[in-house]
Amino acid sequence: MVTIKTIADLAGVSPTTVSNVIHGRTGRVSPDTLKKVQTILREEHYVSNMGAQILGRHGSKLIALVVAYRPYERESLLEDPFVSSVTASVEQTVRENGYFMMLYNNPDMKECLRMARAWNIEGMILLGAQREDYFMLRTELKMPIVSIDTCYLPGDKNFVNVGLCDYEGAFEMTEYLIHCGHTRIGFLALMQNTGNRDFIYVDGERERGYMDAMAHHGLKVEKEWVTKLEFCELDRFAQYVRIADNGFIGCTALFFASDTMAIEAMFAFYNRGKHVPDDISIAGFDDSRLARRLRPRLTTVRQDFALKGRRSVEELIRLIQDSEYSSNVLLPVTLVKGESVKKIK
Amino acid sequence: MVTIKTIADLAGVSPTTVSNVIHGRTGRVSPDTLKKVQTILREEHYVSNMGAQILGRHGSKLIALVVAYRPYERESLLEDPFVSSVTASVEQTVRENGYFMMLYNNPDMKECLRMARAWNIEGMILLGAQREDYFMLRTELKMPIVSIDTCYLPGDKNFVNVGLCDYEGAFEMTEYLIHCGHTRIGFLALMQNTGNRDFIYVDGERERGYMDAMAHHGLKVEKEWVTKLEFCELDRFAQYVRIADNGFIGCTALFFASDTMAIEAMFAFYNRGKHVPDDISIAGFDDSRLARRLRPRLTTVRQDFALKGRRSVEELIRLIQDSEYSSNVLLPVTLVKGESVKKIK
DNA sequence: TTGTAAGCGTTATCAG
DNA sequence: CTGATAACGCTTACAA
Repeated sequence: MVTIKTIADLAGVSPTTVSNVIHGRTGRVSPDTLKKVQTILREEHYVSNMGAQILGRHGSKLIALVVAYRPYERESLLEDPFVSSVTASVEQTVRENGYFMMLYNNPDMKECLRMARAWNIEGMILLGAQREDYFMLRTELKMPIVSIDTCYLPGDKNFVNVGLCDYEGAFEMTEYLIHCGHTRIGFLALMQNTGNRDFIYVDGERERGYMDAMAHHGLKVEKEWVTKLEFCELDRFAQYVRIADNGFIGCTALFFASDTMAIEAMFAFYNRGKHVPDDISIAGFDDSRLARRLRPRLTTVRQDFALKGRRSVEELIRLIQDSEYSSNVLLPVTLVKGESVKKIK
Repeated sequence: MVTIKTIADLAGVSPTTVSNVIHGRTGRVSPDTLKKVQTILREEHYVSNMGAQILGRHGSKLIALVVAYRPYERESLLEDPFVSSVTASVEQTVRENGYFMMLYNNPDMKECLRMARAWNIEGMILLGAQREDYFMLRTELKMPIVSIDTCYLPGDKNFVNVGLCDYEGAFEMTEYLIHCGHTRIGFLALMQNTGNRDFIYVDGERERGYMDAMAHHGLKVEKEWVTKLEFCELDRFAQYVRIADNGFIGCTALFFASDTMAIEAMFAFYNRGKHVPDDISIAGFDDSRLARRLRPRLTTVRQDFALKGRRSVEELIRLIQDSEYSSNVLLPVTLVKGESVKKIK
């Protein structure tokens, strides 16, 4: 193994000098020694030992991406298109900034604590956690943490989160559907599998946007229009079939809080002989890769997955540099008008 | 920070004793001290410092998943359904075995070398690399490495790879299409973007299976039936349109080396007013999540993504324990008969 | 400008 | 059964 000592011996200088060269402290090294050492470093393919780095309190250069969503069914959440896109852009941005990324997919916060402490990580990106988890981790670890898509309460202070204009996006979409002539519009989102809140994570915000837009246009929302979708995929398909067979719960348009569910429903409806948009108009949220490809083109609210990942790393690095930094970034969304929504009248 | 010394002081014993307790060397500790130290360890939430662990050459407990596919277009490969499924199951298995996972998505092998050396990783899972890369890394690093889906040559020795019965799967699928009455069958796969081999990675094997099955049934393969698909998605769509407009290059069935492309083509054909399976029969390979959901159900060759990831970690752990271990695991595949293939005559 | 030495947390060796 | 000590590779305060 090539260590600083190896280099020092080869160059006939002390380890300190080598260290100074490595860290660009050119003021403390003569031009001659500098060149000589730099050459040898390159020749010997010197790589700093991260174990020693961690120990020598010079920062572990390690950032953990903690995916805290509870898995449902047998598939891991990392396979989810949203999660995998965010993972990809986090990994890339972390690497481009000279850090390394540890991927840790575990909803058990105690285990996350252990991991963070064991590795002396410099920061954490937290995906799919509740605000309580965030504050607990920050208190325990005293370490920069950026959450993605976590919902905070009005009084919350001292957190960094990267989220989305979920409320605005849903509001805009609902208004668009109304402008297309729809007045009987359903809202469908996944139900929580833990059970302490109505809708999952950001879906609550999206529901608010929908409700407010309806109210704003003087439209009454029937109770059965706001539908909680089952967690299990098979159950959900049964639900779609029931909805299709029961006249779409009296609606002419259905607004799904996520493209995944919107597309599932399109397939299920198709199998019951119902066509989009002739029999029912469908809108989604996210503008996932699949939605972009599918025909009829899904009407949806576009968010930039990759930007979310990239931005969260940038926020984290800022927090690493300034531990007082606090911010709730809400990334913009765009309405995408596809053929899955029919104008009526 | 809670260190071994903290615990030692609290328990009134030496660091060595604490270390012995931690490592279950019960023979060297009196029952009393054992209990006392164990209690304090728990109370203080002691976590071993991995930096020191690495330095003390006691194993870093770190496994790197290196994703070496070259990115195409602007999307990262980590977003690919196959890659993200494998990532998910690798992460899970690594964690379940008491290791940690570093995710490193970089086709630059020099950089991978640096990473592996810097972190003293105990092993590497290599996804999307060529055999030359594999052998180079093993020679340079002298470290356990398991490749996934890398194709080796007959004479190759001393490697561990987890692959698939690609040849057999393609052979079986082609035979099935023939049994359905098709004699004019096309084979379509992505072309390499580096350009030193005909088809990408495992697709070469799948092509061989197709060719051999055709020959075995005395069917001649026209040159234009074996089609290289463009790397860029947009170009590919233009290609599909051309194929649809030109009578499907004279075929009644098209066998795509991957579901992704099969499904893309289905959409493209649909947009040109051609329907599956009435106008053209389509078969894929992988049985991706999406294929399972889509209607008409895609006829395809099922492989188990999660198993591939899990198995590769298991193989890696075996290789860590026995550095002489060598193996080329070929996981089985199953034919899935959907409605995307029509029986003719 | 360069070098020496202590310290980071852990483990292995060896002595008591 | 228990403990002192050296070693792992690197950084940094301080000495030369």
